[in-house]
Amino acid sequence: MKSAAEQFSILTRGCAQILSEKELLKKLEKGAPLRVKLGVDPTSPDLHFGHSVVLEKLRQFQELGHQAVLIIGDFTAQIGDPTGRSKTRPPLSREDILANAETYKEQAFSILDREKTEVVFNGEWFDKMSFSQVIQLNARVTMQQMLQREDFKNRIANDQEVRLHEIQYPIVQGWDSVEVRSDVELGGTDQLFNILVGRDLQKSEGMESQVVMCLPILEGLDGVQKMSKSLNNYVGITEPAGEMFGKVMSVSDELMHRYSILLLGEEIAADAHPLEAKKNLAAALTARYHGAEAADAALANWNNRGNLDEVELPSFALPADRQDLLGIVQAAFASIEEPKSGSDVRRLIQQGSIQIDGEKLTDPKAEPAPAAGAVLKLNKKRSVRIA
RNA sequence: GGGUAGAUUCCGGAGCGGUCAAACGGGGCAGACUGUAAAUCUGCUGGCUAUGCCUUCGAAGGUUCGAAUCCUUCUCUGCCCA
Repeated sequence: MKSAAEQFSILTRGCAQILSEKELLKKLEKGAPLRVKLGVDPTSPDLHFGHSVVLEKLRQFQELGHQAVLIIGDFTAQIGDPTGRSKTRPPLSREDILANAETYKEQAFSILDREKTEVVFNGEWFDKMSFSQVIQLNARVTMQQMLQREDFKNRIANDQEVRLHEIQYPIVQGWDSVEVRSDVELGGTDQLFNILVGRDLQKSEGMESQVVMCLPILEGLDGVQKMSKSLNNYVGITEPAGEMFGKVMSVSDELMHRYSILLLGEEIAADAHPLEAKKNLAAALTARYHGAEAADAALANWNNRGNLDEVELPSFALPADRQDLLGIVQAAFASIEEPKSGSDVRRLIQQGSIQIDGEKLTDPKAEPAPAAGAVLKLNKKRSVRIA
């Protein structure tokens, strides 16, 4: 095992906030493996780059010999983390949560070492809690503490509802820390409040308080809001290599620097050509989840974009029942699993998005009859090859 | 419990009996320009077997030739008072 000082320098790298560094160093100096908690709520089935920032940090702990404790918040997902929300979350069904939990776990292991990860569901303890225990737990926290939170304050100021169960969320998450006896809890900076509650609860249970390590929040593809599935500005870690590469290429130059630091831990050289730097970034990230070979192929594909004959495209068989452009394009969208309404497709056609072998087609009623091998461009990102 | 305001298309938010698939802003999409980036400009943004038709303005009824707009009941939410 590396020395405490060495570990400290590796582990603190990239963190936005640590409470406190002194405590962390002290815990490391004990020499025993630390229990490092990361809680995730399975509210949507896919992990994305935003999650990966904190998962990578957890993996660093693993590599240094510490115990990763991944808490799947099957119980907390039913409450819904109010963090950053301006609205109450819609409740999820039990089945959805469990299904999401499974895929979450599998996806997390594309980053974490499966053998060295302790996975627990927080329903294990919360499902059994009696109401009187719940009341007692609530007695440890004051209303004023909970109302400190910016998101609650804002909602109250804007005359929007805040429901009581939402106020429970930080308490519930904090109790997880008591249950798993965590030494360190990881999370995004937006989790600071919730994680601090864990510290308080541990203290009141006579335990040593966990150290809080907050990682920066990754911006989504828009470069403004945090990456999230509901904002549809995310790159999923299971996305095909080509998609992943393309999405990274579409980010702004400014954001590319953030991504490089947060996801790769590397600065982009100031004198690097932005386009080349972005390609390198996209390739590195693609390689992380798909391997170097797939990343090279994605890069080659990208570079070949002007030369459509060289590019691998999904194959698309012309529909038997429609000869008109509208019908063909609609079927093509369906074939790549992005079904669109007829009106949507009509709009795309009329606005000049659709091309066959580079020729723009704007009449929905045209009957183009493209030859096999012809390229049908659907929009900026998607094209298919006629079978 | 009392009083009061409100629920509109993805979001915010106009509309207050016909000219409303519903102003405006945001978001999204497309085109131009580019480095398939950002910024900027332009257009589009309920659905359909599409110069017309169908469904939508919290829910269900009702008035009317005609309702997002009026009436009744219901559901939900904010605010004030207790």
